Amino acid sequence: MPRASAAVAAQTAQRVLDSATRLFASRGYAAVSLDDVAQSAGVTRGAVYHHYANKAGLFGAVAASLQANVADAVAVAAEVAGAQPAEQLRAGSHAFLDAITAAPAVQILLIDAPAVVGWQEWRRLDAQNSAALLREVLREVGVADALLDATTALLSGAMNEAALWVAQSDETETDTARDQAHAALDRLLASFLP
Amino acid sequence: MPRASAAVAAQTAQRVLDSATRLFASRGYAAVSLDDVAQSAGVTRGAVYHHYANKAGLFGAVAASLQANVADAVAVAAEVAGAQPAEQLRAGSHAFLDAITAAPAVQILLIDAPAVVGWQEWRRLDAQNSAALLREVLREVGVADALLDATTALLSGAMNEAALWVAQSDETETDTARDQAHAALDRLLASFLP
DNA sequence: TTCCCTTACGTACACAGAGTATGTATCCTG
DNA sequence: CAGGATACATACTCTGTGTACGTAAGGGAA
Repeated sequence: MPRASAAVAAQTAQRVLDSATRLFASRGYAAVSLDDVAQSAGVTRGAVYHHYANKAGLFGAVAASLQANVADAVAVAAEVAGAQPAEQLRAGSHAFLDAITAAPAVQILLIDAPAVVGWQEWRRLDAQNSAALLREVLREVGVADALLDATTALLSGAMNEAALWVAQSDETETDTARDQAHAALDRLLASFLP
Repeated sequence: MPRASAAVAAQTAQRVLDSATRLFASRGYAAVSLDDVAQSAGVTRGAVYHHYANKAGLFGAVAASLQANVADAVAVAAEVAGAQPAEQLRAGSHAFLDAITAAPAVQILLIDAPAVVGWQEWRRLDAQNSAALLREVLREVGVADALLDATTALLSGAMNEAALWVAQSDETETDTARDQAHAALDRLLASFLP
């Protein structure tokens, strides 16, 4: 008994995506069944399978969505920071840390995603978003071409781990952890700035 | 019909562990069933459940074993490098990169482990092994106490990502990728050395 | 030696969850 | 206003985990 058409269907897909995002973020991928997602979205598993190929596909859509949000935040921060690549690197990196720790993104993007969609695919997603910005600004800031990919990986990994460290730190001290992460990050980035 | 006793049982447990290590490393945690492991080890699932609490428990044992191996390699390299903390940091970091990319460790330790055993537990394991060494040498090299944990996380994450980058790089160019990773790592560590 | 408890498995079963096949009511297009 | 196409719901199958139970050997205690 489908009450829906066209626009309503897209709305349903979005509700499923939102429910999945919440559940995956709070319990982790493995502990969430598609029945949980369907119930939370007020539909049956049939609807979920209609809009997404399978559980991994749904997760992929969730991850891509979050990834795009984070990349947006980074891009905005870098643009606001001005035209100097050094400032863009600093501002973008800090924005990345804040954006990815704020959202329900950490569990999904940094813990489950590599295992669920595979590291290759995960990195491909990342390379199309925030990592691309990082790589470009590192090039402008004078990192040698031969070391560009490796350096991008290093710094990307550093910031990801810092984000996990902040997100999973004792909840009463998240703010001080965040401050320390930013300070340590500055120290690290200083070696790339003039 | 148990043919085994005491010493033979330990041998069985080890065979199961070895089989699990191979299978988890090549296919990833989710794609390996306990029946696969049991068959590969020449026993039934009953034997697996006798020696390990459940699938996650078996995986945890595998991860802990690999983790210890890597930490050993790092400790040895640091000791050989001499008494100067700066040299220990350099040598230990490079040894870490080589050790973790050589073994079947990458898929298990860096991709599946955080998702399977949880990030908190994973970090606890890491903190008892290679991360502890890193933290200590960073302290000796002059990193401020307030930034010690954050900096350890940053550098640990950087090296983990570099390891993934090397391990998953195009198989025909693994060696050049490794060289680039080492070079970029040196560049990064240089800011912590005199 | 015999008894009996424990160890070290093997076997059988229950249950959850993923994926698939099928049914069906609504929408949309000609 | 037919007739597909869409958007779901329902029902079923199958794989894999976990658990309960069975059972043969090892190893002290009597």
